[in-house]
Amino acid sequence: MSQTPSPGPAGSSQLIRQLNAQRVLHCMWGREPSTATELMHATGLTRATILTLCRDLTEQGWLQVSENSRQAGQYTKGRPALRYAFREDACHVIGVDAGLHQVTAAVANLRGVEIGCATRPSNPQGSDAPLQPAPERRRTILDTIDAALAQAGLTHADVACLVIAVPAPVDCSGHSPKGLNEFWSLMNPELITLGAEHGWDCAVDNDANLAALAELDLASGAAEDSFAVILSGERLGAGIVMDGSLLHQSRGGIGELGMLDLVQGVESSNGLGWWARHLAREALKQAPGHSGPLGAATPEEVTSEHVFAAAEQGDRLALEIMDQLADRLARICVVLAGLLDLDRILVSGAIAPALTDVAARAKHKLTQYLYAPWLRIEASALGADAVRRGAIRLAVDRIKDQALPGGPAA
Amino acid sequence: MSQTPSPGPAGSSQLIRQLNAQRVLHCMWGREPSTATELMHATGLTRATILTLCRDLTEQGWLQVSENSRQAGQYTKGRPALRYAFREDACHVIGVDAGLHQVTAAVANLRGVEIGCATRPSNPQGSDAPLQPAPERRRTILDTIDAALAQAGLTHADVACLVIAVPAPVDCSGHSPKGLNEFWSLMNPELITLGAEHGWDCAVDNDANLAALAELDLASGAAEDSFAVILSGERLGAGIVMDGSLLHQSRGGIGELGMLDLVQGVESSNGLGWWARHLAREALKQAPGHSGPLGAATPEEVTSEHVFAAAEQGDRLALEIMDQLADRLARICVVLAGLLDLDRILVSGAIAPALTDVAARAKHKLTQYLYAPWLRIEASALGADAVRRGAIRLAVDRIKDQALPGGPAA
DNA sequence: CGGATTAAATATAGAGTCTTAATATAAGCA
DNA sequence: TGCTTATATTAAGACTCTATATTTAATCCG
Repeated sequence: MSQTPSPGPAGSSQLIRQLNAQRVLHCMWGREPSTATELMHATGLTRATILTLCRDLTEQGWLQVSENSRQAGQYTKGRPALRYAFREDACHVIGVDAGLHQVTAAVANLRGVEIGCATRPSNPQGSDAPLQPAPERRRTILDTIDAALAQAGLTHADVACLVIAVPAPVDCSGHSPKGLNEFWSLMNPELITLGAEHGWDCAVDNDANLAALAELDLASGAAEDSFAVILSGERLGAGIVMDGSLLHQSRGGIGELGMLDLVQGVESSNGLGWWARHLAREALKQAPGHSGPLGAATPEEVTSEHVFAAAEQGDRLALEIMDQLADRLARICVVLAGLLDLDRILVSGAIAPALTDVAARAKHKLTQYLYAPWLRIEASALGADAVRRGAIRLAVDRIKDQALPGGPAA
Repeated sequence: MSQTPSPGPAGSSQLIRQLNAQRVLHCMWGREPSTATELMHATGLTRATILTLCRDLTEQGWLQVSENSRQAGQYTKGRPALRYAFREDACHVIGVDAGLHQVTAAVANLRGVEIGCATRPSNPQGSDAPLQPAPERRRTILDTIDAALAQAGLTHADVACLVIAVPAPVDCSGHSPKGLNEFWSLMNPELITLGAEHGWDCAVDNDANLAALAELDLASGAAEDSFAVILSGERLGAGIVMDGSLLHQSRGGIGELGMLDLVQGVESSNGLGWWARHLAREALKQAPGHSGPLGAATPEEVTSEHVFAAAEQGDRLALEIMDQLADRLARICVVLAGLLDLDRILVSGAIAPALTDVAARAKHKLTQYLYAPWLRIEASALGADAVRRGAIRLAVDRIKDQALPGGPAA
């Protein structure tokens, strides 16, 4: 009997190390360089511990020592502190907005800053051709990704995570309902498998959900707020954030707005863009010789852009249409905010910039249906970028959450 | 230089101990007695650790050693294992359903089993008197609690937590909106302060939310499911569970159904009980000499119970009313399930037992508005007990979550 | 230019936790 | 009584964090 002292990991002692490392990394994620003293205040840990953790994180590639030790520091006396900086280029992510008509891919660093972006058409607007078959759509997406990578000057090996947004419901494992709706299958032809080809972590999600994540990113700090983001182009879709986290369950059908068929004054889940065009067409048919700016277009060629532009110029017909859009929006907001007691509702998507007034008017109209003085209704500042930015945000979050096990090397 | 070795807690090492103790306790909460070996498998910890933790928990009063060491164990050879049992009587909780017309209080042990229950009238039904003022309502509630305690043979000191359910929205700190709606203020006259009088932990929440918690309790195991519970007596209210956790945000207005005013075929947030009475009254006025069982009541005295009973006996008018209720319910379900992609919707409250058929018929009618074959619509088996059971569940959960710091001694 | 001052980094000891392995204990069984 | 079996107890090892003392790297000032 004697010395088999025994090796082996001493159990869950390391767990606490992992947790603290993650805590330190999260404190520094995307922020300015920090000194140990700052991190001590932020985490409550001791200097010795902090410095050990920072050394480890530096070895793993998450941090680097930053040289400007004294400049940024407030003090001028004493030994200058080491400053560790978050390495925003430790690895990169790709966010893709795979819309119906076009695909946009962006390469971003861990701060979420885009350093490469590319767009490719897909099912060109106005064309009557059948939708792109699955293999072609997959190829379009991969091409767009490669173009974005090329612009960023990076290779496949530099990427750690890929997130793709599609206009379809997506379940928690990245698939869309099969056999039910051909459109959904063609929008999301098993895109979840695209990541595996290069060994990337990969996620697919609904476009409205990701737009909501993008807004959450902007509102950082207000972890308590609850809001919905409405994507409002051709078809309506919504993403819902409650208490600072995105609602999502296994089937992924949250925010599908088919039930609006039953709401008075809405009666369909067509988007505000669709309604603008539709109402303009009807109005022009009824008043063929309309003299305002909107009259420049024929009923057949008129688009939502025409309506918004004409309304800017004070066209009476266009303003009437805007008012109807506001009423529709108000009713939609009543349903969402009434049921879920939201703090705000954001209208997003490509046409959002044109809807600032509509949102304000909807807020006004809403008071006749619902008492909710705290509710804000606004057009998103992100507009057409929202979905892509949300995809990037999710990708960065995934890296952040899985961070520790082994460093950023994919 | 020398021996000032230093005392002081060695920082966050104890944290891991806390976490493990909590883990072990949660493994045993409400379950059959366990041996160390079983807990080792459940938690992944070592025998030595488990036994230390169990000894500590026993000292604190959460566990006790159970004597039947060998009986329950599958094995017959070897040294018999120690068996530790969860002490369901370590402390007790009180759940109160403070409804409009009556107040029910129940005393329960940590397993949630009721060992005392009492009911008192409050704002008696049918009376035209103004609502009870705040002090009187508070006294009624305290009286009911004392009666329940007396029945259980316990004193104030045996209680650790009090949860009160009220028919009003309740924010995260237990208050209801002030000045907005006199009814809400009278239903929840700062009831959150009632706990402080005896030093109990205390929470107040909306009745529909708590009914949802009660259903969640029944469905234990299915942590993935999402559902809504609709309380459907006089006024509608809903509690929503997503992915196994109750939705709740700071203002507490989730599940308020005022927005149903805008839904076609619903047009109000009156409950199914209200509608049954209202439709019966109208029908009897239109057909004064109605020969079926429903005709036994005059239009003035008819109640929803009359309608349900008459429908049981095949009364034609009553059946038509039931069909209209089903249509209403179907439309409500479309809105809730369509927006939130729920797995099931439960109709609860005192009249739930009479609504089994209505729920089934609503499920059938719903298919014309919404594709959701996975959706179940059912009448809750808990009926009038749902709210009170949810209050108990929340109280037990609060104890469970705050458990460790110092033992069950309040 | 060298010492005083200052604030941070490093080194060392201490306390706490878990695991591992060895040892002791309490039964049944032959 | 002794063997087998399964558990409880104990002691040693590894790892973590904290707390204190010591060293280091700068500035300031005479």
